[in-house]
Amino acid sequence: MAPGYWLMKTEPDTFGIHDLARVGTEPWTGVRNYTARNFMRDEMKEGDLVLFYHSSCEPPGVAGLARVARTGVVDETQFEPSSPYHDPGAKREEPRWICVDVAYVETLPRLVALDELRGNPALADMLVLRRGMRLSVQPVTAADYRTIVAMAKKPPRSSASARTERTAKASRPARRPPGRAVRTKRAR
DNA sequence: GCCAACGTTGGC
DNA sequence: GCCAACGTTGGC
Repeated sequence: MAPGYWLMKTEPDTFGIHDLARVGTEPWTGVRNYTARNFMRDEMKEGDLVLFYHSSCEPPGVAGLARVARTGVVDETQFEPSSPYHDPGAKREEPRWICVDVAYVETLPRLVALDELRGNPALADMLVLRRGMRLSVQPVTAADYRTIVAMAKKPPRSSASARTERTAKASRPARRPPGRAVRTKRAR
């Protein structure tokens, strides 16, 4: 069966591609979003390939490749009162948070930065490029996966084109489309 | 079942 | 540190 393709986000300060390289395999605990969980629990298959994405860092981007090594893994942190991921509502006999084991495949020759993903028209439909997309586990197409791997094996675009992009970015429209209701500020 | 409040994500 | 976006919670 053909593998599926995914993008998984992680903060490199907490657990990056070098940590994965060191440990080899890691249970992907701590995901507390139902959509992300459902992808891991219901859609991922052993052997699926993963773009390992560094977020909340400078620059964010795809840093490496990984593979789904095992599915149906119970996220033990849900039962650990001392864990930030503790879920008081989770029961042993009916675990709420199921994840996968992620295995190291390779560190890409260079990080393919978010800016660069944005700059490649072939990747225009990638979920991770959508405004407000916070999902930490998301599907990608085989074509996008291959495109990004190929990008990593070529030199980055020149700093001149990066400059052009920054200029374009500076003049991009405000994030909120005009005419859209502004959310009331909540009292703190 | 609605929806305001609130907490979190994550690029900037 | 800011704040848009969005998921969850809980009063009704």
